[in-house]
Amino acid sequence: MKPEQTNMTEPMSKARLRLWLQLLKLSSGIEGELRRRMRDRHDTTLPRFDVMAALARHQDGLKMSDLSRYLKVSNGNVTGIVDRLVEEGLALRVAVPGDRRANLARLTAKGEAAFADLAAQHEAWIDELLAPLTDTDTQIMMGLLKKAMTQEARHGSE
Amino acid sequence: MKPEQTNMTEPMSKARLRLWLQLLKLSSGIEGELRRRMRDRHDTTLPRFDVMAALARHQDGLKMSDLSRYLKVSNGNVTGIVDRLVEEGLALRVAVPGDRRANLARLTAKGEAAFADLAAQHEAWIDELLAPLTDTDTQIMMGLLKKAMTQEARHGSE
DNA sequence: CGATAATATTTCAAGTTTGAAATTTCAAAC
DNA sequence: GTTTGAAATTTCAAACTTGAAATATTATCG
Repeated sequence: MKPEQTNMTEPMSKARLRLWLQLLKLSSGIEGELRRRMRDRHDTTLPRFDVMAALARHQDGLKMSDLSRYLKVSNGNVTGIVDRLVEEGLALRVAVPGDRRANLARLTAKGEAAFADLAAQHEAWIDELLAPLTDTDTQIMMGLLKKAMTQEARHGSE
Repeated sequence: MKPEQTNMTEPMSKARLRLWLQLLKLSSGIEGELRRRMRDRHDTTLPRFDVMAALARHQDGLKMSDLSRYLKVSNGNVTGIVDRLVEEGLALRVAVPGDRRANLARLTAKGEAAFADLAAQHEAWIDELLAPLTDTDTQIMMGLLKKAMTQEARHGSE
């Protein structure tokens, strides 16, 4: 009378679905909270922060296409966000010597200073929002996320 | 010379930050894949699906404000999405007898049929995308997500 | 060299999202 | 009963996002 593997197939997909909904709930919850704090306390947005973080990690600049690939967003998207960062004096576009099609996006000094502030805050917020997780929890979850990603990756890169 | 608790504080916040980035990577990866499939294979979008799922679960209809609260998106947002569902004949607005301000959003018969298709596909896609996780993995991760959420919830509801 | 293909980026239309302001209607207190 | 405030929804501007089309430049090949 015990359920065999054939009977486990359907419930398993239900369990995965519930897991996905829970995963989405947490990540969009945290994202929403981050967005709110970025706006209310620093008058900026999460997408701007993401672009600045990418540029901060590549001090010599990133081509628009690299930025797009790195952040996994569309080309047209980064164009708009970099436009706004440039307007605010936080980033600038630099011509690439050998190639007149391309240009590098870079942070200005003002941009680097602004990012340093934001990054410290951001890390503290995440620490606060994930506070219920112990060191061990964090490690276990990291492992499971990476395991889950082995399937995901197959789609992103092929 | 062994590091004590005071020395663990900083590394812990770094570990949580890495966890957050990984979590975001998985959820936005899956979201992107779902969006792509919704568009390419069913000519629809994820937000439309989310609204339809909410309406399918409440056959007697949902007030716009309830829909907004349920999906955790802004009021103006659901207005636009329901508008488009109505244009496509998948949903309709019904007046509320006692209150001329409010109206219920409901799925049409066509909307219910379309959703039944989509929902089955959606569950199968999630099952595929999270396939690397075993039953045990799924249960452990669900527990950790709920644990993490205990902090999140405090912000969403107060 | 000249045509053709591949790259790098921007532009564009459509849709999504937010938060704030405007509208309409209901409830309640005076 | 009229005003005042609360509630439900829509409208609006701004930003974000995508995917496709347009532009400009570089590389390849015959």
